Amino acid sequence: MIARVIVDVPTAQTDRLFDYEVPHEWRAFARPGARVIVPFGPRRIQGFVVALEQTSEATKLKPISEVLDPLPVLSEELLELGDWLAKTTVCYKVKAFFAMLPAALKTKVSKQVERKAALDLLPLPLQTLFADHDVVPWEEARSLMKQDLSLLKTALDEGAVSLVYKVTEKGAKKTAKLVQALPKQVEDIPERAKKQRELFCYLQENGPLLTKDALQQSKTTRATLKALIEKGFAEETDVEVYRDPLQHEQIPPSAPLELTPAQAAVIAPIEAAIENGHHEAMLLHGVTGSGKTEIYLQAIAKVLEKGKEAMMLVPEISLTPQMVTRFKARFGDLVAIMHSGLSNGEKYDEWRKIHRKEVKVVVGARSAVFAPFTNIGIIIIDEEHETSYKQEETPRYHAKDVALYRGRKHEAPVLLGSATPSVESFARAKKGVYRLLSLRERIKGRPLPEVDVVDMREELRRGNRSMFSGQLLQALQARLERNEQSVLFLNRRGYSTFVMCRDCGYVASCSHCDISYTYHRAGNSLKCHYCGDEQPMPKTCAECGSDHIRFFGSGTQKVEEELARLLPEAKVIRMDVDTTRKKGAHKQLLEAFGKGDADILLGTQMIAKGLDFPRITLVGVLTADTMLHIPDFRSAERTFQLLEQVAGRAGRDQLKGEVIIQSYTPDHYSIQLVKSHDYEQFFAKEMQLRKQGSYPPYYYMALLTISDTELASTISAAQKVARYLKESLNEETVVLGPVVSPIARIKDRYRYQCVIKYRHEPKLQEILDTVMRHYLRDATNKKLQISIDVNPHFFM
DNA sequence: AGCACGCCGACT
DNA sequence: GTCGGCGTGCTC
Repeated sequence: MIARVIVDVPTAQTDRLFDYEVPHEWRAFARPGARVIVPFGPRRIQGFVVALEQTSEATKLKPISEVLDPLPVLSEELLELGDWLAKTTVCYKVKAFFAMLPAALKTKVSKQVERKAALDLLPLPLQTLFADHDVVPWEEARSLMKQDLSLLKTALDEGAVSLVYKVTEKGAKKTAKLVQALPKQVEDIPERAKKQRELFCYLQENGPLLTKDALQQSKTTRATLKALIEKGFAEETDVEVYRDPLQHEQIPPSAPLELTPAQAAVIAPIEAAIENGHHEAMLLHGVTGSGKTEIYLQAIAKVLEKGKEAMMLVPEISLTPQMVTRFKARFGDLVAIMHSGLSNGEKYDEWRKIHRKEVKVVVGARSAVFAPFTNIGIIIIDEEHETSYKQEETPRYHAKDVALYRGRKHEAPVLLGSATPSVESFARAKKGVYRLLSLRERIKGRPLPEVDVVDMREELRRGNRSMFSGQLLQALQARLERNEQSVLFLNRRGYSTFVMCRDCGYVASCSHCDISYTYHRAGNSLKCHYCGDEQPMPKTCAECGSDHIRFFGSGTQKVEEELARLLPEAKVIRMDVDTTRKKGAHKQLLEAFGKGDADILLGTQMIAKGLDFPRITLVGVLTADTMLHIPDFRSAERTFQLLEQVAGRAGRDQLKGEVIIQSYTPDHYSIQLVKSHDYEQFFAKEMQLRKQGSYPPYYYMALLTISDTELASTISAAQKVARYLKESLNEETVVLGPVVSPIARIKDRYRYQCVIKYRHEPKLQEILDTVMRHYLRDATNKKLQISIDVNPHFFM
């Protein structure tokens, strides 16, 4: 039997199958989708079996060393999906495979030296090396022996020592002690050992228990149990337990809510598709607060009724405790949760619950789209316009594409939901590629909040130099008086953005990346957000020596300070990357706000989504236009979406909501149309501009970024790539560039880019694949890197 | 990615 | 003469 293996060596040359013989002892387990350890050249590495064959073209075959999984970690469907991912996103297959699995399944193979001969037969330096251990890490052996490396070599040749490769599985399974009574008579325990007798009886009555529970419940200690075990009346075993991120929560179950007529109309075609088991892509366009989540919950209930599995994707940022609680309340233990807040071990546990078919529903961020279900009945993507569904590292996939692929394979409906659909999705819905489902009104006839746009230029002219307009300040004051809550939104992070000299205009920037430093008040330092470099805040300007060097721009911390000055009686909770870094902080802050511990919630992006508190009646957006000036054809779309989402946080219950948007470009359509909450009109306007600029959805795009340590070689490589692309692509396809990247240098690497705009290019993947392989082989300088992003969402 | 093989400069 | 610099090419 021969196994065809993809090895864990992510390079162009090794991105192909390698054949191995399957030794007898592994025949039962070496199945497609199983991870294996194989010899590869002089070392041993991890790989994935993708197929089994009877014959091989290769002349000499080595045997597989080990099969790591009794049950393959990748199903046939996921193996195929991996192929498709590698092809469509132009990445190496191993990379695609690992992207579909929890990080814990990536093994580390470490090289070690093992002593074989008797210690006193070794040369002296080796005797000291092996004095305490029979096995030492290779690095240690080498550094200790570096004067006498030849000694180590001869020892290896003579077989006095040998090399071993130790495989470490990162996914340590968590175990707990389980205790149970053995079949014996309580009378046989000495009468004076009262505590032991009690414990024994307790164990007899309650069967096997986790030791820690048994001790706690029977109010005994380890000492008693130990004595009992030593006398042979009880037995302790190790069992595997799952880490349960929510184990201390008591979530009361919830029943389905009654649907409004609008909701019922929308769910009908979804249920029909579930019932008939046919694939269809649907776009649910429902305004904020129109009850989309209840539709998801009921559709999933229907899927479970049919005995199938459901996948629910939500943006990372909105995977809030509120959201998780709603799913746990409805489906209890049938739900697995997957998001970046979990530790690797926790993620692995959740993954295994799915793999072993112990759960039927997964709620998770982007990567949950690879959940190893085998009988999918629906895939739902909430807030489908969110940028977090696009992975910004290889494989650069979009969860929506993967969901549609899997939906087709499983003959299951794919439901995309949003109050502000992406322009691309809405265009497809209009064309009839997706079925469009609409919820135009909030439940219980609640109105959408009223939106005011304040012209900040006007404020400035009137002499108001603060970041709060008169109107916003007044509105905040009114909320304080009425004991209602407000949310303030700022699209920035940190204390301020950049540091500039007021005399000469010098901006402090990172010497490895062409990017300005960000001032961090904690530590009074400058930090580069790209390479992490940190410098003390300079006292004088590096250019002219002036001491008029200051930070500019306003971050959440600065707003908080000004708020404290203007409204000293207001209690403020600040939420940004700094205050939510700690595990569980996000949740705590939101709970505190929900309880009414604060009047104002101040934050960045992360508060825009899913926040649902009845007493919020005011939403203020301090600077609406920061996003608008990013050089990206989607910046208007993102601005509209963000403002509409933020606005949606106000007046979700009985109290009426108000939204105040501050802007320096108040007349821009992406800001104006939030006033009327008119998505359709925004869409029409945006489509017109996309058509003019030959942007998606009229054209597809691909982005190639070429980077190298030398400027000249970067440019020449980029030019070669561009020339090749122009030659091989269709005539109507546009190849832009090479031009310098918006971030010209990161970590001492110069960056140039080419953009491809095309309508029909069936050979694109093939051509991009050639670029990847050819130019990386051709590169005289091995440091050259080419990154390819098909359907890019960011052009940095 | 490692790791070995192989061909030219500064040392015992 | 040799040790070792890292350029080149291979891994079933």
